[in-house]
Amino acid sequence: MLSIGELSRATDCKVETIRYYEKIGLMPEPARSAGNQRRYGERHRDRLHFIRHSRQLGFSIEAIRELLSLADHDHQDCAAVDALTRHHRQEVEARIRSLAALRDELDRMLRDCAGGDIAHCGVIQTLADHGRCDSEHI
Amino acid sequence: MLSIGELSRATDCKVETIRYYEKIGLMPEPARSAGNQRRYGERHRDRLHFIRHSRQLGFSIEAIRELLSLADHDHQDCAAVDALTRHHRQEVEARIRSLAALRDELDRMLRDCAGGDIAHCGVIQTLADHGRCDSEHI
DNA sequence: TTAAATAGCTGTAGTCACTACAGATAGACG
DNA sequence: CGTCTATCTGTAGTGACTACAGCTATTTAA
Repeated sequence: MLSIGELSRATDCKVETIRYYEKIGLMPEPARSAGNQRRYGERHRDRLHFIRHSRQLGFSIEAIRELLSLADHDHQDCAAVDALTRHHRQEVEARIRSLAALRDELDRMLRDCAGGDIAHCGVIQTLADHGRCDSEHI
Repeated sequence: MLSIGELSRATDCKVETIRYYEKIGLMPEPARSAGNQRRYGERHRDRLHFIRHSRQLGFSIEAIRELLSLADHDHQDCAAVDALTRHHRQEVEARIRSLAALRDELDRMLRDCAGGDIAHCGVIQTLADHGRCDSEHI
């Protein structure tokens, strides 16, 4: 059996985060030692690995809750899992496109900045006047 | 003079957000009507435009606070503004790269999912076992 | 002129996914 | 046995808003 600190090291997940996952019902309540400390088994470790990996991939807590519940029912078709993943992928893709537009806009601003006084600084002027920039990032 | 609702429409910024910016000291306290309602002038509108545009470009409130203070001192060299913008641009670029790695990982998971039982679902298995995937997204 | 509808006021609490702390108890090691 | 580290619970803080409750101002139509 693992203490919460051992589980923390095994999964690279902070102790506080583990307790947080338990509080919101993402991790089940573990057994306790005689002195009321949490004791975890392999199933807890596997589940926490699953959660942390999903978080690293950007899934929201609610999405993970659903993935976990789907994963618990082996006999079901995995179409639902697939759909959830595909949806998440589309959101990531959209976020990338939006950030790329931002980066390009920042580059334009920096190109326009010839140095010298703030009064003529391209960055400040672009920030002050939205009309001057391509508005693709909205 | 503009009411808070008019300013809101003029800058596409919610009324609550305007009051929030005032509370955190990003927007100055405006004049008030006889009945204690906020009344804004052009300078307020320009400043709010600046703030909103900067937020759309992903600058944090603290970064904007600094940009505003730099912009207020016309005589200073704009190197500081440039540096702030460049730094932000690097962060955006890093975020893009990290998200692209996530997207690729999600694509790999989806390719591995041949349909059928959850028990053999590539998505669930990858989520359950971090070792199976390229770890570039960490 | 007055009633109704809309807009605005303050202050507090909620969001997400944690993170940090305070003050207490448990367990490990010499 | 003492000391040190780990763990316990509960609460509050983060960023950048957003939502709501219960009140007052202002505008518009009758």
